[in-house]
Amino acid sequence: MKNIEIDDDLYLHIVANTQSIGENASSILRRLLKLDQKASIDESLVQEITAVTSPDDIADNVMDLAEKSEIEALDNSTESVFNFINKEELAMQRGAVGRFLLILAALYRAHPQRFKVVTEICGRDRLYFANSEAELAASGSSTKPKQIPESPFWVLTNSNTTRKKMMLTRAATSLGYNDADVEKIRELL
Amino acid sequence: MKNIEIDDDLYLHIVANTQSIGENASSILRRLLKLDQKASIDESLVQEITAVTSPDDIADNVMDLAEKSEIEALDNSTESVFNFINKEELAMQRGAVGRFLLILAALYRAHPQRFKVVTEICGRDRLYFANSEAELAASGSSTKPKQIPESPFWVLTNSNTTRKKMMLTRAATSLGYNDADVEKIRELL
DNA sequence: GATTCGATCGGAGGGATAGTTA
DNA sequence: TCTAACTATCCCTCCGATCGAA
Repeated sequence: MKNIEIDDDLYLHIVANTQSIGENASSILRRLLKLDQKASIDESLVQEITAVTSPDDIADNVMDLAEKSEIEALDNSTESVFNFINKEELAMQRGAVGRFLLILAALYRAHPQRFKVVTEICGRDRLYFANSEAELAASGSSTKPKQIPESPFWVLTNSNTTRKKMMLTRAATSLGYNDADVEKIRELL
Repeated sequence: MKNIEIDDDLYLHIVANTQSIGENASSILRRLLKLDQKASIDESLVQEITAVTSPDDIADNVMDLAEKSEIEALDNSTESVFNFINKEELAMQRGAVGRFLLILAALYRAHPQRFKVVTEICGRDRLYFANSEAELAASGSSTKPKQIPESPFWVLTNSNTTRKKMMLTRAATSLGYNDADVEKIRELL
């Protein structure tokens, strides 16, 4: 084990990509860096708990668990997008933009609390997701911002279908979907 | 700044990607994770989002859905076209053309055998309804014929909304609806 | 002159692709 | 310089109000 020092925003980015309670930094980083996972999630959890020695550590751990449980209770994290997708409605959309918004709305409804991580997804200079029309409009020209239905988030809409699929892929991945599910989501568009 | 603990092999992976003497972990990670080198998260903004998405909002949404189902159930208890109108689907159409076609489709489904009477409805020289695209196209220029969904009939589409309402009025009247119901149908557009 | 009807054309939306930047 | 990634212009399609024609 090594200790490294990183900026706060990087730290938050890593935390935002946690996929299971108690997942450690190495596991998250391996996934983000697309490296092979060394051990299964369960094992890493066991190791982490086993490693706890001092009373302080125990306290920290309890705090962490309490915090995460709370987050999980607020977030509908047992739900998956697929419960919120209405295929009829999707099929009825005239263009890719309509389907795009519907899929994002479903993702939001399935993960209202964690959805904010998508805010980190962006292009070279344009923002892809934001909390207001103005933010997106300001990040480029003719970005065509649209509100994600029934949510406080906005998305950029001026892109080709390939890029819209990419945005979906990135959003679903950030929200913890595995490759198979991400593929299913991407196919909806 | 935060300290995180990572596995030795991950540490080596990061070190191996150093691109300049003295480059720190954050810089290397940003590059590997394809993040902007200057990226930062506005934490106050994040808190604001979290506050907006309360469980109450979710409850409200559930209520709305329940209400809509009930309304739909009441509508379906009436006889005729109104049995075949899906308000959700109607509301979802982008323009008047979509609603126009949906209403006509409902009329057709309610009266498949008598529907052919609408064929007599026409303008000075353009046909308004016909059994083929060609007939409509031949009766004028840029008539923009569209097939009435799930039916063998076609309708002219190049007209203003006022005229589309008129066509509906005439069609419903021909099919025997009384003034009150005709008015309801016309209001759907 | 008043009214109805037709279809042109301006406007909005969508998204492929040419052009730009890192 | 060369390439890969990203941007946003611009073309296309759809819509329907408006205004000229009958």
